[in-house]
Formats: sequence, structure tokens, C-alpha cells
Amino acid sequence: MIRDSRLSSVLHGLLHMIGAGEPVTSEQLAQAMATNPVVVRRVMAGLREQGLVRSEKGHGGGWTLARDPAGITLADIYRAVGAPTIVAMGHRSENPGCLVEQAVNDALSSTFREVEAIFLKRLGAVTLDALAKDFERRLAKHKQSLEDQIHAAK
Amino acid sequence: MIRDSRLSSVLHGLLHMIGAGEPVTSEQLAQAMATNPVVVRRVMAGLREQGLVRSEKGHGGGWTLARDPAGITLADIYRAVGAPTIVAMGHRSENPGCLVEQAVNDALSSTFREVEAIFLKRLGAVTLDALAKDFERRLAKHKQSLEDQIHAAK
DNA sequence: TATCATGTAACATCATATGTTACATGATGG
DNA sequence: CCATCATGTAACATATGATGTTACATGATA
Repeated sequence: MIRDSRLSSVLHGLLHMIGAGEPVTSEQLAQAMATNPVVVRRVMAGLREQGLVRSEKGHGGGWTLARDPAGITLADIYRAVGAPTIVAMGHRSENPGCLVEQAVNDALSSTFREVEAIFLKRLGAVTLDALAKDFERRLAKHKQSLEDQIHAAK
Repeated sequence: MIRDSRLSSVLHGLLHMIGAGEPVTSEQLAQAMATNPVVVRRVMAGLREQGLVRSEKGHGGGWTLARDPAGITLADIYRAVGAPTIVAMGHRSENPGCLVEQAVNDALSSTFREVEAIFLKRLGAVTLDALAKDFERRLAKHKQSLEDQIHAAK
């Protein structure tokens, strides 16, 4: 099964935007996200429609965050990238007249829906700001680790 | 996203097998599952490898349940059809050196894994027998409903 | 006005479930 | 023993949707 990586990909891009203090071009984001500028614009367009980011044309243009990252949850971003399918399984027929199919669909669908609700609840509990802070902690730890290596080599 | 319907499909077939007291051919299952006999054999082969069903060639041959349906859970069947992908989302890179990617992957992966565990736990709590009984209840109710209509029409 | 950047349409590509054809193998009944 | 039935399996076709790519239009800035 091909796994949709838009959410993961766009989060990567957004963290880069938070780090930069100025507009970031699709070209730069494409480098960071290991993809193509057109793909970046395509996915960022969804965020712009939801008012999460802004885009500016021309010299000095690019993408900037439009709202406080402490007020944006991963669930907001999930919806903004088009609310991709969560559960990779489904039914052959979504409108079954067959009683066997009804029994099977009910048993599976209730589980599917429950899983989807939990997934969205979890995403809704994480803000973009929290993710950025987590990254900064990793960065600090990484730098410390590098310094330790330098001192140890003396 | 294309949704994998093997689990749903094979459950449909298994309920038909429980209903029939004799071996059911791939041809018959294909009719019930609205698909092709070869597809039926392909998916049933997985169940046979797990000892859930048996197949017999020649006259009077076909597929039969190999174990008590009260001892088979939907999780067993899920695994037998090849344990299809549960969560339809993933990461661009599964082996990230980038710290941004690590932060993003950790945030999402923990949620993905939690959702998958809940999914499997739910499937493990439902036996094939319970599903069959649920179907029988629906059938009885349906019959009653038909009779009521006949009486009402008099 | 040249350059830079987004906006978007129109394809190509790729992975994977599903559908289909063809033929081999084995079991049963006559 | 042979015709028939059923599974076993390889090989290829199809469909879908994310992703990659090219091309060109539009708007903003220096």
C-alpha cells in the first residue's frame, strides 16, 4: 500500500518556515522536503486556503506562517492537506443490500471509525509550536553532543 | 487512496462457508464476494497456510472451515490475508538523519503505532463465530420483517 | 522592463490491489 | 483409464491515486 506522506512532508516544511525569519520559497522548501517546488505549492495551497500560511509573489516572496503556531494543531494541518484517508482498509461495496455484507461492514466499520477518531484526537492534542520546541530540544542536544566530542578529542 | 478490501471480502466468504454445510467452490465464493475465482483462491491460500481453512480438489471439492469459528478472531484472519497496511499515511523517509524529520516522524509514528495497536486489539476481541451469530440475528429480524409486511397487507 | 516567485494545467511515473487468461495438477466418478 | 471438476499458480492487464515533471501564465519587486 502506498502511504500518503503529505502530512509528514508538510510538517517538515512548516518547521523549516518557523526556523527562518523570512519568507521561504517553494524552491527552498522543496530542497528541505526532498521533493519538487510544484509539489510544495500544491500542498501548501491547501494550508493557505485554511489561513494557516500566506504566499507572496516576486522578489523576496515565498511562504510565511499566517498564525501563531501555538494555535495550530496537527489536526488542522491534516485537514488542510486534504484530510487523507486514515485507515487503509475498506469494503468492496459501501451500499450493501446483502445481510452478510451488512454484518461484516458493521463489525469492521465501527472499528475503523473508532480508530479514526482516536487518530484525530491525538493530532488535535499536538500544536505546531510543541513540535517546533521538540525539534529545538533535539537540536540543542545534538550540538551538546558535538561539543562533547570535540572536548573529548583534545 | 485505494482501500484494501481483502479482509472485508474474505469475511464475507467465510460467513457463506459457515452457512453451507458442505465444501464451497471458489466459483460459488466468487459469486458471493462479487469477484473472480482466482482472486478467491489467492486470498484463501493465505487462510489455508494459517490452518484456518482447507481446500479439496476434484468432484465435491472446495473450501471448508478447518477450525471452530469460536476460536478464530478477526485478527487471525487479518494476519492470514497478509496483514495489510492499517494506517494509510507514512513518512517520506523511514531512515532520517535530519533532526527536523526525526521530530516529525516521532510525533506521527507514536500515533500511528497506537492506532494500529488499538485496531488489532479490537479485531482480536471479535470471533468469527460472533460475527456469524450477528448475521443470523439480522437474518431472523429480516424474515420477521417480511412476515410482518405480509400480515399487514392482508 | 527584467527577474523572481507563485498558480495551475497537463501530462508522466510508480506502486499495489484487483481482474483476467491460460495452463498445470490432482481427485473423483463413471 | 479417462472425462470432468476443482484447486494452484504464473503471467499479464487494469484501475487508482500519490507523486514527479514540464510548460506557461500571472503578479510583484527592483
